[in-house]
Amino acid sequence: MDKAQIARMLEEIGVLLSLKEDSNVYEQRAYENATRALNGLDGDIEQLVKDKKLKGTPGLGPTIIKRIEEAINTGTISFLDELRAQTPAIKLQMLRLPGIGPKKINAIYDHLKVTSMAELEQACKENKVAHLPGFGKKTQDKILEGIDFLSKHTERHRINVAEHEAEQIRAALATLSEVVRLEVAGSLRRRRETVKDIDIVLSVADNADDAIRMKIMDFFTSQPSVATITGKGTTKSSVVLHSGIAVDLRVVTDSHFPYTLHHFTGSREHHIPLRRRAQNMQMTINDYGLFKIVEGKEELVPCQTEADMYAALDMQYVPPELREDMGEIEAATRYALPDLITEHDLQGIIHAHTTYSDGKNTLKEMAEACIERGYSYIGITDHSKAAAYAGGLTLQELEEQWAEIDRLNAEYAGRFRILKGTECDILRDGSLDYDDEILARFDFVIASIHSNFQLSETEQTQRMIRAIENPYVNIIGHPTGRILLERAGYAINLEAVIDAAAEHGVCIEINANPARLDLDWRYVHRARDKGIKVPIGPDAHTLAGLDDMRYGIGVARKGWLRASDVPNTMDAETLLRFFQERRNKKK
DNA sequence: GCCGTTTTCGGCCCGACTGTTTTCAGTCG
Repeated sequence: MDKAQIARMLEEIGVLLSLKEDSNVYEQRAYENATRALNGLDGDIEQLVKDKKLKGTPGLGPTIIKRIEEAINTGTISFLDELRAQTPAIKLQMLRLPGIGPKKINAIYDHLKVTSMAELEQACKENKVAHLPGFGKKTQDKILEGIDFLSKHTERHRINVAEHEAEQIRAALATLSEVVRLEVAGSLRRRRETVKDIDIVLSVADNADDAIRMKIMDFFTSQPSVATITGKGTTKSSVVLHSGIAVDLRVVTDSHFPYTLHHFTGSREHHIPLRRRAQNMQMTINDYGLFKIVEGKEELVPCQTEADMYAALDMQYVPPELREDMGEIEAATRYALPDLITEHDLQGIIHAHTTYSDGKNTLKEMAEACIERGYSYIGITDHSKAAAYAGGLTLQELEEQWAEIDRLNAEYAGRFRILKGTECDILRDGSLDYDDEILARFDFVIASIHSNFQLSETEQTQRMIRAIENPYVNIIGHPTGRILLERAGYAINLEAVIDAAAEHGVCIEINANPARLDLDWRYVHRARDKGIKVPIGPDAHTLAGLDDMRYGIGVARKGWLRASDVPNTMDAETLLRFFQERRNKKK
């Protein structure tokens, strides 16, 4: 029983509580908070429980600690089992319908006793739902639309897909002369790995009238990417794009812009403690302002930017990526937030493929594309021989690649450098796909798992740790193997992997491919705290793949990384020395 | 269910929007 499993149980309790007839939203929220508190804890949960270390953790009170102990001792939480037994599956399914929440779900269930979405759809078509107390025709239609929508669309979208759509719309809106400020907000601005919808906040001059607002809304809802308009007013309009992503546009006067941008950037979890802090300082925050309460009256605290808002709350500016209630508020009040890495800090690329294995572009094309993008080196890492599916390189092919690299490096004469790397398969038993004599000839080695995903967590973790112990390994590639929205990662104890990497001076990469974004940002923070260096690699198989670095930067920032935590902010010489140091230590 | 620079009880972020009502509950972000 590990932390993640218990956290999932607590989360499920929260969801099931919301569906109880006499539910208490604060009890439900307590379980949500506890879920995050638990996920943020460092160390082995069984040990923490044994040592009675949970007491005092914010968000974990006596009741929930008892439930955690029960989960560890018995493998189950009886309270959760009871809730599961009490909750019909259809209620959980209905929770996914937009505009329908626990109260309406219970009303539908109690009166109509539907047991499936098909039965609910039938009941709507027979006009039964519209006649329930508190319901009407519109709600019934909304349920039908929701059932239709869910059958067509997945719930979330990868960041690159959402960002592309958002950028098209943002660029179009930016052409309007009435627009003063314009920004994409929401989880996209926070650089979450997947997003549910796109939020855009736009400001007009403070004296702009409704006609100007409506002109903007008309322009927005008539964009070619818009499939359906789901709401349209002078302050807010909502659409669904052909790609299935929902987009909300909010139009405010420019003096409201920072407050509205902040509000719609979220996260909700960040706002709750932030507003509590405001309250303690006799202030209140809403979508339209930050107010000081003086003799019972609200006085606007004038802010030009979000930074002004945080300053008014006597705290450091919190960059959007950190707004997840993962310790940033407490750190900001101590003015102790890290100076986060930016794309500008990167000097080179580590982890890219060429036509020698499964890449689509040649060595030279990849190098030239890096030069164009302002990088001073690229670490080429084609697959190793076991990766037959990906055209892994034999020793003979390695010799050819190395010769070509030497030739090109001579041509570049120090202006640019290609590093000889490999993405070497970690074999089933944790040994590497090349012998040490070959590994020693690379400038650096990334070790990755590409096979035997089905091993048990213990076996997979041991396999990974054995690879980490190999003195030639510099970096662990995509440590969980997850493919976002498609495939969960293989079972592995990431904490144990992080501890082993810290002990042996091995880096763990942030794979910047938007389908991976692995190491997950929630663990990046933890790895950093253990002193692990975290390179950002695009895992590029094409020239365009090199542009994925931006997503890796987002994950790095979400993981609180500074430039000094990321090896590819070093110049080539320093980086090579850094990689070499590990081998020297081990010999 | 958690929590405490007035509190161990009585709060818990805040407001807009929608649809159903005739003053408000539910949902959402």
